[in-house]
Amino acid sequence: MTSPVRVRFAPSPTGFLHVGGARTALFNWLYAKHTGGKLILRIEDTDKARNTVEAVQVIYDGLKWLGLDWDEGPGVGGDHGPYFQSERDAVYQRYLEKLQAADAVYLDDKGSTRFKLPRKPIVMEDLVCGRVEVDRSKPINPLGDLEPDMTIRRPDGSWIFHFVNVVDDIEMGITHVIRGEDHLSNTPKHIELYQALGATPPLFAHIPLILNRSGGKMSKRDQGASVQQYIDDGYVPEAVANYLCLLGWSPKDNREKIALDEVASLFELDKINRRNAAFDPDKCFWLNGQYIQQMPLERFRALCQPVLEHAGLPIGGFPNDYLDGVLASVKEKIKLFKDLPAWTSYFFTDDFPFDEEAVTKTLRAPGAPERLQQLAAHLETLPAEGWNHDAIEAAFKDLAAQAGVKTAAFIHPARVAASGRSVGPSLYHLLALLGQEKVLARLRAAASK
RNA sequence: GACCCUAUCGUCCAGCGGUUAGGACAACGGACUUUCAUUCCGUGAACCCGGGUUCGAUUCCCGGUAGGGUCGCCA
Repeated sequence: MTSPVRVRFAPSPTGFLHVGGARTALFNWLYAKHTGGKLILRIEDTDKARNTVEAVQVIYDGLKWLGLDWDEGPGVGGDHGPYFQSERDAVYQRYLEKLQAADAVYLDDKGSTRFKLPRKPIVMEDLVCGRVEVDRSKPINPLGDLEPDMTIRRPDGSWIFHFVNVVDDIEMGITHVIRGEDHLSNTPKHIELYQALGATPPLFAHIPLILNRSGGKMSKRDQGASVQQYIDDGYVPEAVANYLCLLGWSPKDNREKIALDEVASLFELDKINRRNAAFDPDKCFWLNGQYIQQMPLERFRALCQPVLEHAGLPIGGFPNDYLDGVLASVKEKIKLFKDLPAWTSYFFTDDFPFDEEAVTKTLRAPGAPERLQQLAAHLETLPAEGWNHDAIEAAFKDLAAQAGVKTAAFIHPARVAASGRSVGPSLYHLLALLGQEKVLARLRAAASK
């Protein structure tokens, strides 16, 4: 009697997509993929004060960037809409009437609507946490007071999360609720609401929280907390998604890098860890580097192009071969795409910055200008059609041998002269790519800088 | 405070009623290298404590402790 799996991600538009939320979305997505079920995106915008179109866009952007698509919800529609809680008032009204008919709610002295919490033990079979029993008939303080009844509607008519969340999960036919463990303690109350509404509760899977490096709950301020930060820093989306999978889940064969498709095929809710995991920015960064190194050049180019264009570099004015040559030369070096313009601008413009320290330490070193002149004169003798890596390397070595110095004595000033930096791709590759004419001009310009 | 969840290197993830407790990140040392990065090799680093069960517990049970969560007219 298994009905098709329907899971949902139900964020509140706060203008911020938290990695914890992103991982919740990811786990829901993985489970939908694993079971061939559907993922529903529902926007929980009952708090009018902070509900803006920009705030909702942040959610779409973050999910899409991570490669997480949804089967029903904003932008794609579906049979269970609308998918914004702010547009579902009539639905909530109808369900409220059900509770009223059952005499399960009352108005308090402030005009709030409250749900009469049944004071009885509740047993939950959580797919991650196992059997959890909560006895709500026990007092919560030394005075012997029971927990107050749950407010479900404010005097101004707006709805409270617990109620609309349950109603929507019923209406949308949600079969599995996969959410953060911070909701585990709320779940008994939700179950009582389901029962009062005559609905069968879905299955629950409460996934562990993501902690910061100090062991506390990740907050907005913690490093790595915002998905937007990864986008801005130029992380590889599949690397971040991969890293998030590793927090609380494992392929159990010691692999770290694993494609999302394969995770989906292996993903089982009862294999999710129960313990909270601290977020490790270093490991996420390392994994990102692994992805860059191992990805095909086509993917690298696709990720690089918008960054270079955004930086105002005229990459469109260069042949594809040239662009690919440049990108290939830095592919093993770049760790974050935000660093890309600094690593490659000199390939696309003559108006590139010079690193001050490199200038003073290398370009202005005793003898450096003379060597640059010598080098220019020597490289000038290479025939234009012989301008390639091996010929350039041979030229450097010949010159160094003649001068009786180490090749490095020419290499370092040449690098700074040609690129403005002391770090970069293999120098001979760099010069070969740049072309003889530009190289000679830059060596000579730098000699008199 | 009450209730709930959790407990293996600093961190993440394995593991097991008998193991030299494994891998990864980070750290440290070395090799390679024209820079940077990569790569390679190596080193240090863990079963929270106390009871029980058992021939034997890191592993199972109970208690403690610690951490996290919930107890909102936030979601």
